[in-house]
Amino acid sequence: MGTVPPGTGQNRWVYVLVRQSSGGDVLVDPLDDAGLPLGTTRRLTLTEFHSFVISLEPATREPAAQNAAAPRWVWEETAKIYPVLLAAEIRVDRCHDLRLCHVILKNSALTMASELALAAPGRWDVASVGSLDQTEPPATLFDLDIDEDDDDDLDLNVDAAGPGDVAAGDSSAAREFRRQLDAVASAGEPGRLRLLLAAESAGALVAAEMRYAGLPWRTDVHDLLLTRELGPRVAPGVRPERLELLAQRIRLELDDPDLNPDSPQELFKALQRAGLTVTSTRGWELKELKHPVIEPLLQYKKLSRLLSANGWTWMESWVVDGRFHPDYVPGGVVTGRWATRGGGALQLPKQIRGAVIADDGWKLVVADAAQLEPRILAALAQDTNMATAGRGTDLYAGIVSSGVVETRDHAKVAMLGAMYGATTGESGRLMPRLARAYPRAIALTESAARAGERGEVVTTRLGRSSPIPGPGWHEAQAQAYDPAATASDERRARSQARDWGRFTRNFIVQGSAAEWALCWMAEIRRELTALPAPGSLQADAAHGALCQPVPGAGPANPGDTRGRAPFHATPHLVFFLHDEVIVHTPAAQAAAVAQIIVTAAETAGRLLFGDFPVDFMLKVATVDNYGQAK
DNA sequence: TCTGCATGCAGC
DNA sequence: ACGCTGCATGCAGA
Repeated sequence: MGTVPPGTGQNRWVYVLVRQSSGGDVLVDPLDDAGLPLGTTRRLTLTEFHSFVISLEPATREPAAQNAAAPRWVWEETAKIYPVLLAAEIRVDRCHDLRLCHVILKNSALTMASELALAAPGRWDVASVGSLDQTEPPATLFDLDIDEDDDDDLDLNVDAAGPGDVAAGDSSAAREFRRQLDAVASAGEPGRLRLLLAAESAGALVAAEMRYAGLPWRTDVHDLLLTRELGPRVAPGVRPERLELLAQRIRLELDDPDLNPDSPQELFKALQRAGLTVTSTRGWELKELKHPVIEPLLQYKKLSRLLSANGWTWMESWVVDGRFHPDYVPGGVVTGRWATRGGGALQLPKQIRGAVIADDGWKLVVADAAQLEPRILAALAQDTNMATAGRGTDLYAGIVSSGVVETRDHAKVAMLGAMYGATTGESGRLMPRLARAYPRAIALTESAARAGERGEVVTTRLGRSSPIPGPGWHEAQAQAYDPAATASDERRARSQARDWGRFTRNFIVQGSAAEWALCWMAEIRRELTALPAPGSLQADAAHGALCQPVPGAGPANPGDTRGRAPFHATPHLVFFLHDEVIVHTPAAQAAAVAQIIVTAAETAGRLLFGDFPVDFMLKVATVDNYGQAK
């Protein structure tokens, strides 16, 4: 359609707004750096839209346009649109996710005076429909016509104009985008929020790509692991052999032939009858007891958990064609961490990680940030002593060698206590020594806790703010000041205030760590994209080896990725877990990938904390299966 | 039978 | 009286 690549015309295409219209077409508006439309709104069919994306993305566009700047794609929700593009093997470098960014700006203390924050709740504040079910793609690109809202008269004109180019348009999405740009510009340090919004949006791209690619999962190995632990596979609802044997031993030891160990109530009563004084049937409580039933019971619990959480049923429902496709939810946790839906990707037990196996000729590069949160805290507080303790070494070991505490375990318990707000036990006892050695870091956690106790908002490094406690919280506080308040009113208010203080105390650390992780991943993703494809001339020259494409794993000629999502055949992210990533890569590129991951961690540290001298150390392992890492 | 809540445990 | 989660299961009430 004769598209002019960005940067080559009179006006610079900084952004391209992408909207859905009724009928499955796509409305596309080039925008300038202020978010204003640069020309006419184009109505494209899905096919035309694909060509349009290809023409603009550096990785896929014609050689003549290789050096032009790439635009940032602005759209309502990555989770809705990007899976559809990926299914058509289209990827984009950068985007601006209006919905995710709206949430950040609406709540951020840095933009609280902006028009966006002050506006009454509108359609950008209602919960999204969430991401699409990848197994059942929609019939059309867009299921919902988001632009037939109250304030979208102009779009109706666009629709009325028919096919082809239409009159220059505006839209609620364009106006929302400008509100967001204005809100950022009005902030004290707009650079932080700009980075946060870019990182959050990049994360949304990564999430969709990881779900699309999936984590390599060998069901045959998984089955082997399960069989080894539980006995041969059985039908759902049937107790596997090893579990049945353990259940019989438990019944014998408790002298209760009908006991169902899956019922906490029955089990609790049976334990009482056997003279065991327990308050619950929790594993950690049972562990303290001495009785012949304890060993088989704990074993039963462990195996029973494995069966129900990650047994054959899980395998059948979540592993498709050798890939586990969890549904990541960027921004799904208040602190900015990701959540997941389905498959329990956040809780993948160590027991079954051996089933995560690289394809033939490929490797998994597994990297996790060592002691991420304390390092984040050190940098947030500009605590050079704590940063020094972690320089070039395990931070907890560094605390020990600084003479603050005696053992690594003490250092760890004390640090976690500082970040979570522990006041009792070993952690509470160690706290004064930590506070003496690292006054700045501890003062920061304390002030965040005090702010929360007063009902105030705290803010992460890049500008994500904590929510305001709910009405019930404020009522409880007010009630405690009432002259008629009872002792129990006061106790309740104080307890809730402390709860909220522990939340805000943790929020700044967990939330800033999440921001670091987003920047880390965005950098990894960017650099992975820039790697030469295996089999290409550059790759052959660089590695001196011909890398054969994996059958069925991607395009027949991996060097030609034009128009295709390149991560079919090249290194790509396949897993993320708060402070850990896995990249699936052709073996020949594993070393380069590992280097990219390490460099990205340094870059992320600089993006958040500038020149403050804190190390973000990684544990990196290049392995065939995930179980070998750590 | 369905639904919501509590329990218990997996992860960081 | 230690932060943030997701999920399977049992159990009680509708």
